[in-house]
Amino acid sequence: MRNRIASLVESSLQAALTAQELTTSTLPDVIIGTPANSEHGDFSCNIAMQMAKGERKAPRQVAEIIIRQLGDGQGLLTRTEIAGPGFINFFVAPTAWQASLLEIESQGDSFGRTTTGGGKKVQVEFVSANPTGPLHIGHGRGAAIGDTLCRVLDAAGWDVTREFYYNDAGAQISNLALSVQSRCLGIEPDDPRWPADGYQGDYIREVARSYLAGETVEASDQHTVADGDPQNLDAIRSFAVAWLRREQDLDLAAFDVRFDVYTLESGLYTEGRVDAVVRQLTANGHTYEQDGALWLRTTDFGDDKDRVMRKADGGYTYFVPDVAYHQAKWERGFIRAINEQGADHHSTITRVRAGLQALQIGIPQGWPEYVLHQMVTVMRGGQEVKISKRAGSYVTLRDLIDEVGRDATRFFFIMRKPDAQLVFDIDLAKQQTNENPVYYVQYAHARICSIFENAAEKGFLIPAGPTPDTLACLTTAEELQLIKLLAALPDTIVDCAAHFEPHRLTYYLTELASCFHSFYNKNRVISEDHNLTAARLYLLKRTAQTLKNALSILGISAPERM
RNA sequence: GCGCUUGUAGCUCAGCUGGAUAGAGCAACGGACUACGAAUCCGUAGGUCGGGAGUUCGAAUCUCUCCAAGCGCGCCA
Repeated sequence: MRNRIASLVESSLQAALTAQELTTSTLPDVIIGTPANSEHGDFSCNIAMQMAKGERKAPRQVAEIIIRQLGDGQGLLTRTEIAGPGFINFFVAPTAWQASLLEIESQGDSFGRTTTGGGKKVQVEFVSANPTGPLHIGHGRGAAIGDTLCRVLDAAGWDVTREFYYNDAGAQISNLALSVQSRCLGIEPDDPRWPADGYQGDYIREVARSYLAGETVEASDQHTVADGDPQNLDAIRSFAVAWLRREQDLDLAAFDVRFDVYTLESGLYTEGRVDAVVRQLTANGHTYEQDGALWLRTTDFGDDKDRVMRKADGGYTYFVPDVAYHQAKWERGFIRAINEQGADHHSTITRVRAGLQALQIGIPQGWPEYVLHQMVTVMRGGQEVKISKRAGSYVTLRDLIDEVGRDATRFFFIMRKPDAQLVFDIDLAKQQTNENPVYYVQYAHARICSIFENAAEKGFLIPAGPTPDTLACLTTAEELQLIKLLAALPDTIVDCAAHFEPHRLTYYLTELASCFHSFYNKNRVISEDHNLTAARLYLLKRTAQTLKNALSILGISAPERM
């Protein structure tokens, strides 16, 4: 509906230009807003105020010209008005709103989807946890935001590739291997032979036991058999990585999060991509040697200091394979790439982008894009639960899902914008009460389904493609408000995708559920008036469908009973 | 010290690329079920949008500055 209003204004502007009532050569973008106050109509437009200066006319005068050219928009509008300093307010005809229900019906499960993205390729990298331990709550937030973002982008018409990057080649992996080896040899963390900064979690003991037992591990795209020899560090390393990848895969599966592509850092070395990056950067003259190390002049690209690429010991720092990885992404044809990460990795952004710029292969400055989420604190019984991986005190994603359920966990992780810190109150998430927004929304869906059962018992059918005569029964303020909200789902999804802010969808759902509950409490659905009953059943069918479609984009179920 | 993020009602948070009288949930108070699910609804009360300055027709939103919190600032990832 918003788009239809926008194109009405655009053609009106064109007509006014042709008639030489307006003279500007550069038209501003037409922005259609929704007034906070319903007395100001269904939609509003501020373009007259924006154009006033260029036209050397009063805003209201410009608005008058636009409105005159607009007419009633082929019957879409009952009224337009000029208000305040120069707003144009649009009042959409009830018949147009009622008819929008038919579109929702015909689109079915795909209602909410649009072709805004034009089928263009976008790659979203998220989670990308090191395979050195199980996924914790912070990864959970990243998984929920990243996965929902993918679903939202997909619904907005993008061709989405979901990707997980494994840092399986650095110092932390060596550390992991040494920790497992120590456990294999029966060395305890308080033993002087225990590796410095070794991983102390209980799961390390499990990996060691499994390795010594010669077990086989199936991870997403490889299977690894334990060698069983505690002296074979290489074998331990690859086994431990495979073992933890399998754990992470299971955690993600329990969360209903899936990936299309897994990229391993080690592969970038074996394919020679890392060396190639170093050669290219050196050939481009952006590097220098100092203190036995090779540096990249990232300060030429906005960094606050230069960064080491090759350490004095000959190894590369992590950001070199990162640059190689992103070069590969670029070469795979992703004009857009989005990285969802914890904000604690913020400093890598400038570095990676600088490295990509220094390659001089035509990558835009702002590529890739980033979504950073802030920290999560976990509350239980009014107390903060501390997370420490090395000490092994730990709230894993798996524990959380097992305890509060997948639906509530996903909802809680995405109901705040990524920029804001999140307090995850386990007690609240577990509560099946009105304080819990997940149940509020799901209850609306279940309640509607219950009405349908009741209607069926009384012999009422939900009509398909009802006549305008039937739809014309839907005239109360609550009914029209509900219809308007239903029609807003596609716009909401487009906005979520444009701003990388899936939390907007949770607010939309809460508002939609609230609107339904208000309607329900004021109006009887099943009544003596058969035509009205049919119309209202039809409205609720579209409401249930919209709730379900939106919930499904969040990866949350729409139960028929609860 | 520098960088990024955040600061809105007692609490937790929205506020749609600058728009009209700043919203919701919880908590508080008062109401609504012998008819479709009360896990619901209706009403009341509650705010110097962290402080200050600036930009313009118009600022919670943009700029600057100060204050406070979180996270970074490694030849770790």
